[in-house]
Amino acid sequence: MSSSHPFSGQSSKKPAPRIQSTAEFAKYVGLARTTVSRVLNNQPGLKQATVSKVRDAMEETGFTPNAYALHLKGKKTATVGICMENLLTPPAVRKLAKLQQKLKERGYSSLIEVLEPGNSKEVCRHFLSLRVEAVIFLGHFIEEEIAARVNEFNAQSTPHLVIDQLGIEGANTVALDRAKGMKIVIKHLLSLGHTQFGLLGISGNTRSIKDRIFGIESALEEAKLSKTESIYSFDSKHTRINDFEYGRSLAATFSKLKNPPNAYVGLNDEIAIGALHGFQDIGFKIPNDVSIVGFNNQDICLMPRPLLTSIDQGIESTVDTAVTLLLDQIDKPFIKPRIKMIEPVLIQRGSTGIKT
Amino acid sequence: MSSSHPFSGQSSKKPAPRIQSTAEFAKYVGLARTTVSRVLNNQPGLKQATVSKVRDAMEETGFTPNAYALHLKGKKTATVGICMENLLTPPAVRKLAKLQQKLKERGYSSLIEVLEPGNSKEVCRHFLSLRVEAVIFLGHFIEEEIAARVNEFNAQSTPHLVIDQLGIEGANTVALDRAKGMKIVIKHLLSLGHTQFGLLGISGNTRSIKDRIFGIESALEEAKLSKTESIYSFDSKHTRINDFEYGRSLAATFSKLKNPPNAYVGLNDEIAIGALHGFQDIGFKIPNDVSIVGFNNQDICLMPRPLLTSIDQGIESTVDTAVTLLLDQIDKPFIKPRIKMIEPVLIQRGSTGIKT
DNA sequence: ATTTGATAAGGACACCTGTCTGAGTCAAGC
DNA sequence: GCTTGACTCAGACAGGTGTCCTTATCAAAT
Repeated sequence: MSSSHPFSGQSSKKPAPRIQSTAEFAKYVGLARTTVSRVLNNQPGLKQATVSKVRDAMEETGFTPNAYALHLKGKKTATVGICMENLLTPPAVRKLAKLQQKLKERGYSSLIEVLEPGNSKEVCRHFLSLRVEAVIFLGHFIEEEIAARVNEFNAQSTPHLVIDQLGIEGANTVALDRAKGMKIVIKHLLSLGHTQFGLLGISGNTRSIKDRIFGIESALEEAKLSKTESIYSFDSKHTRINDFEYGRSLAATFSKLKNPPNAYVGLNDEIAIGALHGFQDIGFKIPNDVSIVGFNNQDICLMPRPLLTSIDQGIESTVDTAVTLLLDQIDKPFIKPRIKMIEPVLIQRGSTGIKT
Repeated sequence: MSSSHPFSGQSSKKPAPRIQSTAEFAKYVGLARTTVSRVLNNQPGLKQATVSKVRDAMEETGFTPNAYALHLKGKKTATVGICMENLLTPPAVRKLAKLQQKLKERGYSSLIEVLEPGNSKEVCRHFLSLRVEAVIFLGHFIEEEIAARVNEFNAQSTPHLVIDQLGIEGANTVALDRAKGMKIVIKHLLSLGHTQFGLLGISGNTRSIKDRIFGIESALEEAKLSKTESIYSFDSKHTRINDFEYGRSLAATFSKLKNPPNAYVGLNDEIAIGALHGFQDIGFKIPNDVSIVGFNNQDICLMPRPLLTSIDQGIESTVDTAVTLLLDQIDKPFIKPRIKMIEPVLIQRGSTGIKT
C-alpha cells in the first residue's frame, strides 16, 4: 500500500470521512480516476499490481461507485416499488417477504411503503422519481384510488401489479380465487353432512367479501339448497376489535339459537379459533357437535385442539406468478393487462368432521 | 392546453412512453427546459398562466424529476437501509412497521433487505452504493458479521444502529433489557408464592438467552434462593419445530415429574400458550395449579383462557429511541456510539396467580 | 413609432460515472 | 542510445438536474 496518502497514519479518534466519488478514491489510491474506473469495470490491459492496489483500497475504505451516477449513464435502477396495505396482517407480510426474496433473486431491490388512504398518489410519485421499474400493490385498498394509479401507470406504460385485489380495471392482477375457496369449504362441509352454515365475520361490501359470499352461494345452489335458509350471520351484533374475542362472542350468540347451525366458516383463522374456543367453553365438542373452518392456514391453526381446518392461500405460487407477470411487463413494454387467479387449497384438520 | 404537441391526439392503443427528463417534458409542454425547471422549483418571476400550464401537464403525464440526477446535484438521498433478520417474526415485523412509519414522518424512505448468513457485506455495499444515510440492523444476527459491518461503518463515519442485539462493540444499540424483563417476571411469580420455575425454550448460547438467564438468576439471588434447585429445564428433550407443539410437549414432560414446578416461563408467547394448553389438556387448572408467563405480549396472548401474562417489549419507545439516535448521528457526524436500554413492562393477566 | 417592463429562451456549468482517445512514462530488448 | 511494447494519465463527452447569465420576444404604455 502507498504510505503517503492523505488519510493514512491518523489516530482512530476521528475517522476519515466517507469517500464519495471515484475521483476522491483515485486520489486516495494514488492513481488516475480513469485507471481506477477501468479496474472497477474489469477492463483489460491493466497490470496485476495496479488491480490489486485498487481492490485492496476498496476493501479497506468500503468505497462503492455512486449508483445514482450509474443510473444517469443508462444503467437500469433494478428497483421495484411495493405499496403495502399494512405490515400487520400476517399473510400479507408473508407475501411481502417471499416477494422481496424472489425479486432479489432476480436482481431487483424493493422499495417498500405503507399506503394510507389518500396518499397513494404521493407515494407513487416518489417511486417514479426514483425511477422504479415497476410498482406493486399488495393488499386491499380503496378501489377508486388504486384504479386511478393503475390508469396513470397504463398511460405511461409503467409496469405494475395488483396482488390480492380483484376488480381493478386495466390492472395486472394476481389474486387468490376466494370464491372458489369458499366453494371448496362449503362442499367439504356438505360432504360431511352439514346443511346449515354460520358465517363468522364474512360480511361487508368489499370485493373480497362479495367474492366469498358468491362462492358460498354457488356451492349451495349446486347442492340445491336455499341460500336464505342455509346461511346465518350475526356479525352486526358484535364489534370486531380483537378477532379472538369477536369469534368467541359470535360463538356465544350462535349457541343461544334454538337450532344453531353446526358448521361455521370464519373470515380468518383468528376468528375461527376464537369461535372454536367459544364453543368449547360452552361445552360443545368439536367436531362432533360443531365443525369450524378458518381461512389463510396460518401457523396458529396448529394451536387449538382439534387443529383448525383452513384454506391455504398458496403464497409461494401467488408470488411466483406475480414475479413472472411483472418481469414479463418489464421485458415487453406494451403487453396487455392480465389477470391470474390462484387456486386455494383446503387443508383438512380435526376441526371439521361428520355431524353426529 | 397546447393542441399541437407531439403526443396529443393519439389513439389509446399504444400509450405514450413515459417522459423521463425535464427536457422531454418541456418539449411536451412547449416551453424551455429552464422555464419548466423554474416552475418545478417555485422560482419567482413567472406568469401564472405558465405555472398552471406546467402543473397541469405534470398532473396529466405524471412526470417527476429524476431523483438520481437531483442527488448528483447535492440533494441528500433521504434513504435509510434496514437489514432484517427475517420478515416472519411478528415482533420484529411490528418494529419494522413502526420504524418505517416514523422514518417516513421524518422524511426518510426505507430500503429493506433480509440478511442471510454471510451476505451482510454484499447487502451493505449495495446500500452504500445507493448512498443511504444510515444503516439499521433489526433482529438477531451472527455477532462477528455485524461487528465487522459496524467497524466498517465507524471507519467511514456512516451512521448506523443495531436494534435488539446487545454486545456489538462500537455499535449504536437500542435493545430491550431482557435481563430486567426476566427479573420482573420472576419477582412477580415469587410474590405469588412460587419458588420452583420451569423454563420453556429458554436455553442456548446467544447473548439474548444469556441475558434472560442472568435476569432470572439475579432475581433468585436477591430472594436468597438456590439457582440450581429452583430452575428446571427440559428443552433438550424435545425438538423445536412448531412452537405450540414444543410448548405442549414440554408441559407434558414437566407434568410427569414427581413434584413439578408450578410456575413456568416461556421463551415467547407461542411456547407459553402451547404449554398452557398442554397443562390444561392433562387436567391442570390455570392459574390455580400452574402459573405461566409468555414474552412479547403479542395479540395471541388474548386467545387462551385464561389470558396470558406476558412481557411487553415497548415497541413504540424502542422505535422512538432508535429514530432519535439515528437522526442524531446523521446531524452530528462524529458522535460517540451509544447504547440505550428499553424497559420491559409486565402485562399481568389471568395465567399467573396465587399458588393454591 | 418608440421605449419600457415583463417574461421566456437558450447556453453554460457542476455533480459522478464509464468509455474513448491521444499523449505521456518507463522499463526491457536491441 | 534508441526503439518497442506495456501501461498509465489526462481530457472530453453524455446523461438529467438546478441555477445563473445573456439574449430574445412581445405586449403595453408613452
